[in-house]
Order: sequence, then structure tokens, then C-alpha cells
Amino acid sequence: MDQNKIPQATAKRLPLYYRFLNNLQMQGKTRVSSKELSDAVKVDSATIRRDFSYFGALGKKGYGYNVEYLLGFFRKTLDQDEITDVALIGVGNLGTAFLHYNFMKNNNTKIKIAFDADDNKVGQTIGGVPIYHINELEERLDDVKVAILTIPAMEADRVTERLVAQGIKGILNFTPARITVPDDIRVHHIDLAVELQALVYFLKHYPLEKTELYSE
Amino acid sequence: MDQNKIPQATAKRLPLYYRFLNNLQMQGKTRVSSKELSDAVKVDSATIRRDFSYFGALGKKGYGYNVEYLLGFFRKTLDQDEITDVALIGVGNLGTAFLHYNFMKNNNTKIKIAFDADDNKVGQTIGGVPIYHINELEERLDDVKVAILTIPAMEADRVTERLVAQGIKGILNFTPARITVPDDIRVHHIDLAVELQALVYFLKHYPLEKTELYSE
DNA sequence: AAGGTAGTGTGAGTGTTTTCACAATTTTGC
DNA sequence: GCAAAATTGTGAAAACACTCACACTACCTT
Ligand SMILES: NC(=O)c1ccc[n+]([C@@H]2O[C@H](COP(=O)([O-])OP(=O)(O)OC[C@H]3O[C@@H](n4cnc5c(N)ncnc54)[C@H](O)[C@@H]3O)[C@@H](O)[C@H]2O)c1
Ligand SMILES: NC(=O)c1ccc[n+]([C@@H]2O[C@H](COP(=O)([O-])OP(=O)(O)OC[C@H]3O[C@@H](n4cnc5c(N)ncnc54)[C@H](O)[C@@H]3O)[C@@H](O)[C@H]2O)c1
Repeated sequence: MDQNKIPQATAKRLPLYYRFLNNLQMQGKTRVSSKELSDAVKVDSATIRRDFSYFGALGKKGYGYNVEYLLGFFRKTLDQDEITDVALIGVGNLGTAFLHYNFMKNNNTKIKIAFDADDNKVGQTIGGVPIYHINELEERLDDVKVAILTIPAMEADRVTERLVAQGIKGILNFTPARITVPDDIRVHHIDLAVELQALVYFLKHYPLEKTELYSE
Repeated sequence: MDQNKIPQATAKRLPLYYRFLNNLQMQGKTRVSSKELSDAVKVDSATIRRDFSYFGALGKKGYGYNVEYLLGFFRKTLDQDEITDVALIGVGNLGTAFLHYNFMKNNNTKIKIAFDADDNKVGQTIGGVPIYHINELEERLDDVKVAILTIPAMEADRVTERLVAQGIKGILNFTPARITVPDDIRVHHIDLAVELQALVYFLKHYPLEKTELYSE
């Protein structure tokens, strides 16, 4: 839809910039430099300028960026105006935490509906989100296009297939299973155990001196 | 300590390989090819071979890799023999989920101790992990070197400072705050709201046809 | 209204990661 | 015991990402 000239790495940082700009605005700041932004979000200032430059000249030389303007620009770019509905599959430990949180603080996504296989959970409402039985997936999902997967790894492939059949286009997968999907479905894996192990590995094997290695 | 010739990107994939090899072994498989691994973990087979090659020649041409041998090798490389103790700070929605889970299924990390500021939580034990008051951090932390941060963003910087003062070397930060640390402390951010927003952004703005874009 | 200052936008350079593609080698089946 | 099949390990190329460094310009101060 847009020019997909924007590098993947840049796209991943946009939500971060957006959130920080929001904070700035709430604090009443009207201008900001790439240097200040850099200190706050821990991304090199040249990288920030480069990132912004993919969208054109948003700043002013010798001045910096106008917070209001930049924010307005990103709001449009990130489609912050329309809310994207999300379905959550699996109301266990993690799923429940997400329902309570619900990603609504300056965010454009909202968990609208949840599913679980456990009859004790079905019928409840957590954080304002109704929980239905997974058997009702096909009739209840409507046209939700994004799903968060927090079910046991064993179930992941089977449920994924059903989600895809219902027209889901994006999946945020918290299970350790690397799920298989058609090419036009986007899956982001967040594998918390791997993240923790990787952190430990880096601590043990990498020179822990100078040059903080940025977050991801 | 080790030769840090291994690329960052490779290091992040190691735990993933390790876990999958474990599964294979439990299924009784004795050999595996980079192609099979590729299908399972969704990483290009050439990338897998390259990754392995940093550790020397682990496979045999025309045959593949011996699961037992490879697993043994990674066990040593990833220090799976010794368990790394972890502290969890903030026993709220997310923190509680982590305590219940505790990363112990084929993993080398264990949450050993938790802290919270809420007196109602202090004194409890969740998933076998005792919860102490954050005021006791300095006396109770012992020589734990890794912390998981699941407190409100507002508190992040203040608590981080205390953690660093106590000798913490690695932080897995789930708060949206980009915390500031000395250069020799490693921080990995996992920003769930950003992940979700980025997924939505990709769905809307990137050609959703062919070529699945790899996870992480 | 002019000179100093701050700070962008970007060309060019560097570093990192992925992918291609194939010679080398072992296994497998006959 | 030989030919075909399988699959590694890696040089080389391509793709991607980050950073340097500076010309340029808008703002600010006096
Ligand atoms: N909790 C953590 O800290 C943590 C950490 C890392 C990874 N994970 C992964 O996240 C996933 C969820 O973890 P959890 O701790 O929340 O597990 P959990 O067991 O607490 O929750 C799983 C939920 O899914 C439901 N469920 C089971 N089968 C289902 C199905 N077919 N359809 C719909 N719902 C179904 C269960 O009823 C349960 O409520 C797991 O794959 C786990 O490996 C969790
Ligand atoms: N829950 C989610 O799904 C989710 C999603 C994205 C991001 N996050 C982030 O993760 C963090 C935790 O989220 P949550 O939902 O678990 O919040 P929460 O409010 O449920 O839990 C926070 C816990 O930290 C404790 N706490 C507060 N100040 C403390 C201090 N100084 N020291 C020790 N403990 C302290 C509180 O008592 C509470 O138990 C937040 O920063 C949140 O923005 C959460």
C-alpha cells in the first residue's frame, strides 16, 4: 500500500518513536532533537535521523523536530487513528496478563475477544474481554485479522490452521512452537525462554565491557 | 571468554536450535539434516549450516548431523549444565505468569527469588519462588546476576540503579522504559506493545504476498 | 541584520547477516 | 564395489543495517 522502501529495521522502531513523542507532548515539550530522542530511546541519533528521512524532511536544520508535527505525521503513518481488533487464543498465565493489560495506553490495538478450551474460563470476562470456547472460533471471530497465541505449544499448529482458515493475517506467537503458515500470513515469534537464554549466553561469552549492545 | 567470533545473530538462534534438538532426541531421532532443521525452526538451511560452522565441522557430508553429538556440543556451549539463577522484580500480571512458568522445561535458567513493593504479595510463594519486599533487595539478592524487570515503567530507572549497584549484569526489561545503564551491563528489551504495533504496521504497509519474513 | 550556534539530511564508508551455488565427501542401494 | 543420491562447509556475492562526518540551513542573540 505505502512505498515499502522503508527498511524493516526502521519499521520496527517506529512504534517506539511514536510512544516517546507522545510522552514528550504530554510533558508539554514542543521541540526535540535527534540527540535528545537518542538518549531517551537508546538508538543512535544518526540512525534516528536516517529513519525519519525515509519519510521526507520532517525536521528543520538548526532547530530539530516539532513534536506536534512529528507526532501528527506518525499518527497517520502508523494508523493510530483506527483501532485494530485483536483476538487472544489461550487464557492461561500469559493470556490473562495480556487481557488485564490490553495494550490500550497510547496504542492502536485492542484485544476484542478471547478463546480458551477450558470450560471454567469460558463465559468469564477479563479486562472487559469476553472469553468464548475455542469451538466457537469459526462463528465468533468475525473479521479480526490479528491473533495473539498463548496456548500450549502442542496445540499451536492445529489452532493456527483454524485461524488461517478464518482469515487471520498476522499472528503474535508466544508458544515455543515454530508454526507453519502460508506465505501471505505474517508471524512474529516472541520466545521468552529463548530471550532469557540468549541473554545469559551473551553475558557469559561476550566481552562485557564498553559498547552496550542495543536491545532489539 | 570464548572466541567472540560468533555473530550476534547466530548467538540468538542457538537456544532455538538447542531446544529443537532436544525434542528430536526425545523422539528417538539419531540424525538430522540442515534441511529438516530448517523446516522445523523456520531458518534458512544455509544459515543453519553457516551458524554451525562457526563452531567447526559438526556434521558429515552426505549424512547430516548426529543429534546426540550436536546436542552434547550445544549443551556445553550454552552452559546447559549449570543453572543460572534469576531474580524477578515486580510480581504483577506479567511477573506472576513468569513465576508460574519459571522457564524450567529444558532450560538453564531458574527464577530463584522475587521482589515486589506490595505488602500483600510479600511473603507469598508462587511457583516455589519466595517473594520479598523490594526494600530487602540489597540484603537478599546475593550473587544473582540476571534480573527480569516487570514493574511499572515509572519505577524502572530507580530500581535498575539499585540492581546495578548490587552487581546485576543482565536485565530482561519488559517495561516500556528504555533504561539507562553503565556500558558493561547488558539489557534486552522486550516491548510487547511495540511488537504488536509493529506486527500491525507490517500487515498494513508491506506486501503480504509470498516470502514470509522471518520471526525474531 | 549579521554572526554564531545548533542540528538536520545524506553521501559515502563500514560492518553485519543472509543467501547462492557448488566442490567435496559420505552414504546408500544395488 | 560402483554409481547415484544426499548433504555438508564455505567462498563469494548480495542484501541489509549502522555510523561517520560535514555541507547546509534555520534559528537565535545581540
Ligand atoms: N507463562 C510464561 O511465562 C511463558 C513463558 C514462555 C513461554 N510461554 C509459552 O506461552 C504459552 C502459554 O503459556 P501459559 O503459561 O499461559 O500456559 P497456560 O497453560 O497457563 O495457558 C494455556 C491456556 O491455553 C488453553 N488452551 C489449551 N488448549 C487450547 C486450545 N486448543 N484452544 C484454546 N485454548 C487452549 C488452556 O486452557 C490454558 O488456559 C505456552 O506455549 C508456553 O510455552 C509461557
Ligand atoms: N501485562 C502485560 O500484558 C504487559 C504488556 C506490555 C508491557 N507490560 C509492562 O510490563 C510491566 C509490568 O506489567 P504488569 O501488567 O505486570 O503490571 P502490574 O501493575 O500488574 O505489576 C507491577 C508490579 O510491580 C510492583 N511494583 C511496583 N513498584 C515496584 C517497585 N518499586 N519495586 C518492586 N515492585 C514494584 C507492583 O506492586 C505490581 O505487583 C509494566 O511496565 C508494563 O507496562 C505489561
